[in-house]
Amino acid sequence: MDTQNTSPSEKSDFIRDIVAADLRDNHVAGVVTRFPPEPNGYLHIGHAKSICLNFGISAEFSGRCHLRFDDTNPVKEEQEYIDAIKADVQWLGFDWGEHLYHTSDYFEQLYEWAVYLIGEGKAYVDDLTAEEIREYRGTLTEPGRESPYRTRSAEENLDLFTRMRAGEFPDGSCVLRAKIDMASGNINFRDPVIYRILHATHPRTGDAWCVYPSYDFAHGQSDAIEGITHSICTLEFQDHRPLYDWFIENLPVPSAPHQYEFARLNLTHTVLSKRVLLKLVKEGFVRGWDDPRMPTLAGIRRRGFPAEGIRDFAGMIGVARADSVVEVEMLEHAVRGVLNRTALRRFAVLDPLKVVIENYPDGQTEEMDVVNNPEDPSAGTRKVPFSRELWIERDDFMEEPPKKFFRLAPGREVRLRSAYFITCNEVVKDENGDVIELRCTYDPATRGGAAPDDRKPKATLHWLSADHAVPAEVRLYNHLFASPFPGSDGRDLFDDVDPESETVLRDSLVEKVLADTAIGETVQFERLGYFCVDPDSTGTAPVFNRTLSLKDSWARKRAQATA
RNA sequence: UGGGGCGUAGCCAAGCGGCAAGGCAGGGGACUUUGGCUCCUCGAUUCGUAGGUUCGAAUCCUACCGCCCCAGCCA
Repeated sequence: MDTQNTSPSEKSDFIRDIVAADLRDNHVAGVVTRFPPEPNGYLHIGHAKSICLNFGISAEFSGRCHLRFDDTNPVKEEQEYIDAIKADVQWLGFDWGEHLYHTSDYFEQLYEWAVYLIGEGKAYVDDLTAEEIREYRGTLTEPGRESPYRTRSAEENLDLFTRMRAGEFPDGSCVLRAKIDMASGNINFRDPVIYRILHATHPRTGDAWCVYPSYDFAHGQSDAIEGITHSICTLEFQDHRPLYDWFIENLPVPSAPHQYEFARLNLTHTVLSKRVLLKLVKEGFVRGWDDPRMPTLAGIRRRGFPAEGIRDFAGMIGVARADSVVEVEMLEHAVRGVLNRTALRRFAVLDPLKVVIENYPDGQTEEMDVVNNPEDPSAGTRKVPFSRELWIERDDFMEEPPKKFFRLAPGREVRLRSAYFITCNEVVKDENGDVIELRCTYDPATRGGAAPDDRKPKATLHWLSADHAVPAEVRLYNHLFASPFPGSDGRDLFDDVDPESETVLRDSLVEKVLADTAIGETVQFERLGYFCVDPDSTGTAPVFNRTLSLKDSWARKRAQATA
């Protein structure tokens, strides 16, 4: 067949197949999707999957994607969330253009459609209490019973509904219900509540309304108003699809959108539940919604994950209908892939150990040329000062090295990256027997890191000149939950929060250029990992968050040996 | 015991009656001035189970098993 427009990067999944078929068969003139967040919390990586799906499809099929705030419940929704959600979608790299909407934009139309339903004898005002409605609804295995108010006349219902809107009744005194089928196996059909009284101030409409439509009565109709062709949502709404269709069929809506469901994202070592995330924030388990350990887009961003990595991840995991839990390693792989290509390399010593080069002239300083990114020659080089007294990583020295330890040890020669080979001659200890300094010699012939005789040290270390290094705070992050499945096996979810998920290092040292690096930029500390400049940084005291460590086969070997 | 879904490698996921893609994780190796990157290489005689249809089944049929969702005036 024609392979010209079939690039290997082209995504395919059951939803894209449906869209392509609908376009091909002229079921739709163009594709219109929407991302419909409720502004009652921050967006997380699970939402990113949906955003990439909806905006991705519209882009791939030359359609459009709307951003619509599903703001039908003023008691939970806040402007703060609306603003944060917009910022997050933009950061992820998507643009809704002119198509920013709110369900609240349609309150008047929705109200009119409710009145229409009443006129058709398909909706009624029910005076049953919430408790009674639940009892009348029946159970999963037993049919429900009809409310005694179900047979009110259209006139009476209209009068009552009008007065509900006018504010004559207190919260909870009555609701408007669609009249469908109290015996349906699908509980959503047992006369669903479509309007409830809520004397609450809405972030956008203020106090203009005291009756608000339910999700079921608002979502499909809003889709119809906007001309959405493919309304994509998660699996738990499958049972609602018949109801979604029922409203589309029974109301004079301007278009007939269709709903399709896919499996929401689950990730190991974290939790993607707005309720739980809210509690983590409110109860101080984390620094806030943007804590680098949070799976929120705000947290991920502060952590230093690039938006491109999130998008790559979304493409990698696919879209299907089977419940699944993706291993967080897949996300990390996508993020490392982007960072490896783009992050500038820098030197930083997290846990410093002093090295004195005994045969290096006291007071002398050399500017060594160091490559900024071996994956990207255009990133160029920089000068890093070298002198007699240096800092190296404490982990890079062992007085009694085991077999597979390649780094510095007494009598051993290693390379200091882009500088010289050095050999350790003497280990200086304090009164406790702790190593506090290494006395070494360097080989002047190895300047730049290469030996004329072509000898190859087994290890290359990063380093910093003692006189030139600048102090920094470094915050090491691990998964928020040590368990891959937080709260599983009956444990309390919050007991699974790993107290060591954040470790703050206050004695770290970094290259001088890092003090001037912009907040939010992610760099690679050579041999250690990727680190992002935290907003807590000040001009004199930079703060770095560890985005991700580098893959570390030495650490793995060491762990295997221990195990 | 109602209704709606889902079961392909440790994880994600293609596959749509013609002889099991790809990615992640893991093992082995090459390369290496990051124990990084990159590159090779290893994995399902088998697709929840059992029958059946067929020359041929992960794909069709039947039954069974397992898991998820639904009883908000949340979305």
